[in-house]
Amino acid sequence: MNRSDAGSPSSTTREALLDAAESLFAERGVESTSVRDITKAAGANLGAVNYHFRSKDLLILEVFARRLRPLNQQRLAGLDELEATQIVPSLEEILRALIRPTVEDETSGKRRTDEFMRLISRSFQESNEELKTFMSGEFDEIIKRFDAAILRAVPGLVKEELFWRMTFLFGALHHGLERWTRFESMPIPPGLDPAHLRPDIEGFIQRFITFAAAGMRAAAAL
Amino acid sequence: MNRSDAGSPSSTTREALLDAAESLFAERGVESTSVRDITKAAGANLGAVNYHFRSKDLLILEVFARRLRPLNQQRLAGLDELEATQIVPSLEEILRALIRPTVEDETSGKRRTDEFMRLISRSFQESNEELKTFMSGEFDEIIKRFDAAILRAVPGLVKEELFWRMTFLFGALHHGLERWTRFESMPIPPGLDPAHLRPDIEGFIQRFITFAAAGMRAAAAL
DNA sequence: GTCTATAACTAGATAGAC
DNA sequence: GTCTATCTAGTTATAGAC
Repeated sequence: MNRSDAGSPSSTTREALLDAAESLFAERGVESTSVRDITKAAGANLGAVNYHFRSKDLLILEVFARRLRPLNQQRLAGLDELEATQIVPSLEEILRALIRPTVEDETSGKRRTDEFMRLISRSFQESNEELKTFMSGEFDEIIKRFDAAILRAVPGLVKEELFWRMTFLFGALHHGLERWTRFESMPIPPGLDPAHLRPDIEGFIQRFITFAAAGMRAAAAL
Repeated sequence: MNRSDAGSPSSTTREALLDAAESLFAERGVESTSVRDITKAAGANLGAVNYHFRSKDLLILEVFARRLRPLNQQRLAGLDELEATQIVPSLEEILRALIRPTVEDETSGKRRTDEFMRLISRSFQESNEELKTFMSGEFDEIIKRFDAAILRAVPGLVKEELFWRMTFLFGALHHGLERWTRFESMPIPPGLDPAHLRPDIEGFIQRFITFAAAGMRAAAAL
């Protein structure tokens, strides 16, 4: 930590670009965000993105990787801890380990920003092919570990059924977070009191886990 | 049906543009699709979109409106029929009325294309603001009617809880359909047999209803 | 109603001065 | 490492011939 100027660990411009891009991607998506928008928001010059990341596509990958990797590490750490203290953790505890890091940074104890949550939700929806491939890779370990834990926690649930239920679960989570984080700007059905309708984030997680756990435990139809 | 050429009801070029745009939007989204892509796919000239729809934005609205309006009409018709024959339809029947039109055109009895289903899923994810506003408007009646029916079918469920569960439900449905329609091109977790993993569309609906109905019936946490 | 040419603008990427 | 000027190619939209 001595060298204060020369070759400082990752230039501040680089970080500024990532931050600006992240914010814009979360709000409008990667397609609707131009390199010009990013450099302007970061207070950098137009050439900066290509200098630091070689192309817009590589910047996109880096923006998502920077957030998704630690997030998934925290998910796995949470499951490790759970399995270290209990033989068979409950389904609700497992789901909480999966979801909580989306909402709170467990290394710092700090609440995630709405922007962060929107970025994560969006990472599932972006049509960028390279991004999808990267995401799937990052997700493999998560799915493997959590699937195994859930199968132990829910007797009678079979792998094929779980595959589709996990798909439903992530769709529900990300659409729910999208709605929760944008609550103010979205219309709500008539007859509901807006002030009373939106729980705090803990309430949201609780509601989600209740819904998802019940879905996971449902008796298979056929 | 006599006039065969002059001023025939909605020119074929117009329809060709809508069809081409729909197909491209379903595959890559509206942002990644240019007017050039659309006119080329439709076998029309570059000016055609602006002549028939005034702008790309209005074409986008028309593409989604053309499919969403009849879809929602079929949903309401299905619920009408259900409520005409039973005092309190079961939750599963209500959910089926909500979901089936996404998958089968009940006026013709024909299976929807994967493309159609992808377009519907995408309509929830597109960041286009005008499109979102239009969608919310189209959805109001659906939500009002189906919420009321579900509240009757699930004793003890309160409106605020239902609001979030409906959000989860649509997220799960659209993400599930996205995955189901793109099954071949997406990676699956190791240890699963691809051939055995993907149900036919009836199996998919059944799985979805099982999951969603259990979530709807879950006892509220607080 | 169809088509082409083109206007007016924006995109990502790069070369080269500092 | 930063900045600007510029290139090439793409974008939507429109004017006017047919």
